[in-house]
Amino acid sequence: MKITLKTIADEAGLSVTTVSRALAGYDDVNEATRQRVMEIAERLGYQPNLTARHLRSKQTSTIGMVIPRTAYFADSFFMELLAGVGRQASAHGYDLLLSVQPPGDEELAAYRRMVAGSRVDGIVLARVLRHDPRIAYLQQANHPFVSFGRSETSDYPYIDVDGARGMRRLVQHLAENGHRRIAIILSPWELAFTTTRYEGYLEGLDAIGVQPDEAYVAEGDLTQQGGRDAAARMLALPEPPTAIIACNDLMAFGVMEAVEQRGLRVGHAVAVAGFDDVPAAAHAIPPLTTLRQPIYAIGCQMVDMLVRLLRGETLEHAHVLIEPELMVRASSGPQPAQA
Amino acid sequence: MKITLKTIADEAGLSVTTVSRALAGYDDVNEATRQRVMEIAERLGYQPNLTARHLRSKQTSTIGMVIPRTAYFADSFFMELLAGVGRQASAHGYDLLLSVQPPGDEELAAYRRMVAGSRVDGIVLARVLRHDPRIAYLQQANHPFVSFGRSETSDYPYIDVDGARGMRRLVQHLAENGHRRIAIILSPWELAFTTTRYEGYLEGLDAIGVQPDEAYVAEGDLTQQGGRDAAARMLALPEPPTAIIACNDLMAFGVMEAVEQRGLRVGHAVAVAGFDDVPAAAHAIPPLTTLRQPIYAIGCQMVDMLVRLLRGETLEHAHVLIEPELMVRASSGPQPAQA
DNA sequence: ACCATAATCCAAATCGTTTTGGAAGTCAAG
DNA sequence: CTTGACTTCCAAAACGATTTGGATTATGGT
Repeated sequence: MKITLKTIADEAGLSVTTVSRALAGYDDVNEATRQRVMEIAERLGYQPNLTARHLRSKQTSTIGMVIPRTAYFADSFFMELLAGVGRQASAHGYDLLLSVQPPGDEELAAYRRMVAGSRVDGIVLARVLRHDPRIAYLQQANHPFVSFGRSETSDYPYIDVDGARGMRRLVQHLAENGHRRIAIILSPWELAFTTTRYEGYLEGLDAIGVQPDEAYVAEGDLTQQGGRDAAARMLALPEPPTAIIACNDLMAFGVMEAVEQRGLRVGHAVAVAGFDDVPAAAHAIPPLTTLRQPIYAIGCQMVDMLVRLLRGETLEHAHVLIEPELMVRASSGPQPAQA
Repeated sequence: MKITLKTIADEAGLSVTTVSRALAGYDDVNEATRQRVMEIAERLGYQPNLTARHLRSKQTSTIGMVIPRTAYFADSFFMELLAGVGRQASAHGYDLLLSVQPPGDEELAAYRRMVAGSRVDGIVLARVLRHDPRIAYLQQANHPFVSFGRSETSDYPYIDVDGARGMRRLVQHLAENGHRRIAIILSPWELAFTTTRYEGYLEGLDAIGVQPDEAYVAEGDLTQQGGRDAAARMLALPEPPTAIIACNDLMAFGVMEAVEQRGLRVGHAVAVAGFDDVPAAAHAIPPLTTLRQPIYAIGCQMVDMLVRLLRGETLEHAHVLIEPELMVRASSGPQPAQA
């Protein structure tokens, strides 16, 4: 049988109100009766019905997160983010409500269920699109959220990796290794970070005095296959690039395949670089030069920001930019002329 | 302003009851009025308050999972399990409630909050202990659950990897490569699977006609450091083992370190094998021979079982044993005499 | 005209908690 | 003896849905 406040109230000869207030620690209940109530609650193993509490108090101590059911990103991205979010949510006394959904309408519906269904106090989201319906919805519903990634169109709390700065740094590194014909394989344009990374690439070229060449710009689908195909096309050009940047590590692995299939050596004839620093990057052969995103730490920090919002505090820094760390490894090789 | 059933009822000139039943598809409401109700609900963007619904109906369409906040296991274990559980929960229309907790009392408290607090319909748990208080609690509370791992003491639905069979297979493989002095570094005894794996190891030795030697049995803490220390001690014996099995891959990596620190070559002088087949195992140098646990698939299957329980169906197979696949790689090398 | 049946609708109870707005009793000061 | 303050308790109203047990009206058969 369920132990409710009423059970305790009957046992103690008190009203439900008093029992509730005794357990909640209000000071309008006699210390002796509070002790008695607590003792009975303990003895009966009372556990409050959280659903009822949430309904009444309109707070759930729960943070929501919707994870796309897709192989679009390598799983590791969301898993690592989730680890950070979960870890920090726990530290603040929050649970996590997860909904794994196919992207599109069902994904948005999951957000609506969470928000309008009063299941969560706040939401963490990632993989921001340039025109993101989820963000539009959350803003219109005026529900607290923090996102990993930004879009230029509107203002909300976010953490993002400074993709432009990372790309400038990477182009500079490649130039220092003697490269001038530097290609890039972009992520799909609908993703918000594509723009900033592309801009960084262009600024990087400008800084080293190289004219951008649109033959050296391709759009990939973030898969290894996509990276390989795009790289294969570029390497077949009359003047192929000597360095290829991919917008994520998975595509970079594909680029490495394409380079080797052409009988060239990665890190010698052709430099290859990625973005993310997934665990496999350091173990690739040769190890992959890449821009590291501290995803776990970002997950933690997002929760910190969100919890502050939920407490009604104002964020001094609602827009956090993190510089990706350039991990120089063998794939970006030394001089291209050496090969 | 919140849109509730009452909002719609007022708008339509109906009672809350009728609106509720119209939306729920009962056949005691006129088709014309149902259309009208649905149209109004659509127009106002009605979203049912799930908290209220759960309170009344005592169903949450949510599966609970508590993840220990510890570095005890490599993160990848729970993350991969979570990916499988999330994926399959989604397929059945369930959400996931996650609570990340430090192991011990707080962990158990999280289970109690979920169960007695009526937040979840069922629970998935992993990392079963020999005398597991969580299982004792769930059984006593008579709450549906499925576990990854079994303990001999009591009966409940589980999926487990057949550790004994895997170990027998592994010992046989090492024997075929000429090894007789085969050591094992066990996981802590409180973990339920330690016993079965140890038994499998003993049976394996018996099958190849080797007397077990307790100098070749150590207990590790599942960390790389722990594996290294235990292996270092064994390798310092007058008659050191020529093959070392670790109860997880992380410890096996530590064993490999210890072997090399002694100036021996893994896969030549000393064979090393692990358990799990984490992603890093295939990329280790040399690649690690190990027993593969299909964790993602197990996560999916646990949810399938749980959902069947929640539907009130009886499980034809409440105890599922999965044979771990032996991944033979270079670390278990050829003949030890070759070295 | 009368009754049984079916088709629609709804008031009220329920889920288990928190919160509001007092009520009852005690005590000391005036 | 009255008054006000203080302490301790509680009935009832939320919260927003679902469900129970009719009530009302229309329909059709006799």
